[in-house]
Amino acid sequence: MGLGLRETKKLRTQREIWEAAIRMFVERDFDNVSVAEIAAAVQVSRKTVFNYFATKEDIVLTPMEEHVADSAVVVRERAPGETAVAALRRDYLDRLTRRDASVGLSDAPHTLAVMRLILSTPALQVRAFSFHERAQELLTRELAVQSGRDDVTARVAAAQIVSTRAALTSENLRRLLAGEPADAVYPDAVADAERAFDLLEHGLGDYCG
Amino acid sequence: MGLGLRETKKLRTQREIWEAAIRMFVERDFDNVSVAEIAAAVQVSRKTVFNYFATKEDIVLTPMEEHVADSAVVVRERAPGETAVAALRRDYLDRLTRRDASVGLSDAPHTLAVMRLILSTPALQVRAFSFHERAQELLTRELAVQSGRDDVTARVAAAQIVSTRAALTSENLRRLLAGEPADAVYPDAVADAERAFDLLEHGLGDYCG
DNA sequence: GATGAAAATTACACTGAGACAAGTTTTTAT
DNA sequence: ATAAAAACTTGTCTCAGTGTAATTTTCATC
Repeated sequence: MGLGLRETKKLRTQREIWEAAIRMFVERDFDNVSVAEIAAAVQVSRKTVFNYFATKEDIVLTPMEEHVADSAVVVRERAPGETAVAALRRDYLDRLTRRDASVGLSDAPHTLAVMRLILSTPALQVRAFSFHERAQELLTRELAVQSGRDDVTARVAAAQIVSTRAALTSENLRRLLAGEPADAVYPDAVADAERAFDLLEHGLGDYCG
Repeated sequence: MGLGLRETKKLRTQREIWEAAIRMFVERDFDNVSVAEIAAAVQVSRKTVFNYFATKEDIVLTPMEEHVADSAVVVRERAPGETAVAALRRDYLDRLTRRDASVGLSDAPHTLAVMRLILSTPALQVRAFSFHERAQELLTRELAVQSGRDDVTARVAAAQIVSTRAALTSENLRRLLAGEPADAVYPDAVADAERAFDLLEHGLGDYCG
């Protein structure tokens, strides 16, 4: 059953709003573009924009919603015998080789521009945090189920995992935005990731800070 | 050199704004109190409120600014021979015995009301995240200096530490807000903290999730 | 203790986000 | 063809936050 005309149009309108908004944000900065201007650019009323996106920030961040569950899924669908951390390490390294944007290693100009946009806009950064929170929540549930352990420990483990990933990704992004090409960052990113996941698996005990 | 009359008055005004605002927020919810009302309650112009606090959220959160550096200070001032993680564990357990609000274990009504206020207001929660970010940044610098290791590893370690603390604190708060007295939560909080810091020190390798 | 500079406060006007209500157009099902 | 449902529009309202110019308060100096 194909989508009706109504559904098709809705998707197209949402996409048009999104594309115009991103283009304008990248050109002129998030704070210098009003929702009214976006609406005008797409020949739509201001209210319609808010029908599709709950807030102005969501225009940028909604498309990333779909990746919130990624870590939890990797843990759930790992091969039998593989530990949760091993699965997450494998997945992270896999994304690095693929130069995936989710680990901050895509230097496609458009992706990079959006990343720069997010990092340079406090309102967007703050919103991006809540993704981590929700990712952590999903991972916590998954770990609690799988390990049979208490929830608090699962929560702590999930927090450590999510924050580790975030720290690695943010470092990769930092270098990409400083102008280094993804292929140049890759080797260090791999080494950093290996070290970080080692810390996760074996603890900070050896880290004689 | 005592503060001049000018400084004194500024501090008093700021405190008056803060007290009135918190009282009104606790009574009627953050979103149901406008800055105009706060200003009126303190017999001050709306603009003056914004002179003292950059945003409405900052009225609630600015007083917590002073604790951002706590973790970094604990690491810096630890006894020679003590590892960074050991110092942080000691400090955390110490705060638990003191029923400190910073680890979510104060059941003083006013403190609890403010905590509830923050947790029940998305705008405030999101803002509280940025404290973690800054705490992590300070801790990263401290660890990098102390360990002589690369910055990325320090950053990952700091991320794991800060997120662990946050997870523990948030669990304690959850139970307090559910009505349990601090003394009842304390034993579990200690056990949770010991386990969490064990994970930090020895890794998730044993955590067979 | 008057006076002028500096700092704090105010009044006022403005932009922009987001919510809400009531009416209008477009789509879909019959 | 038509009626109900969904999407869109128009207009209005509140409130956060900014900028500026005018006014008041504090402080230092004579």
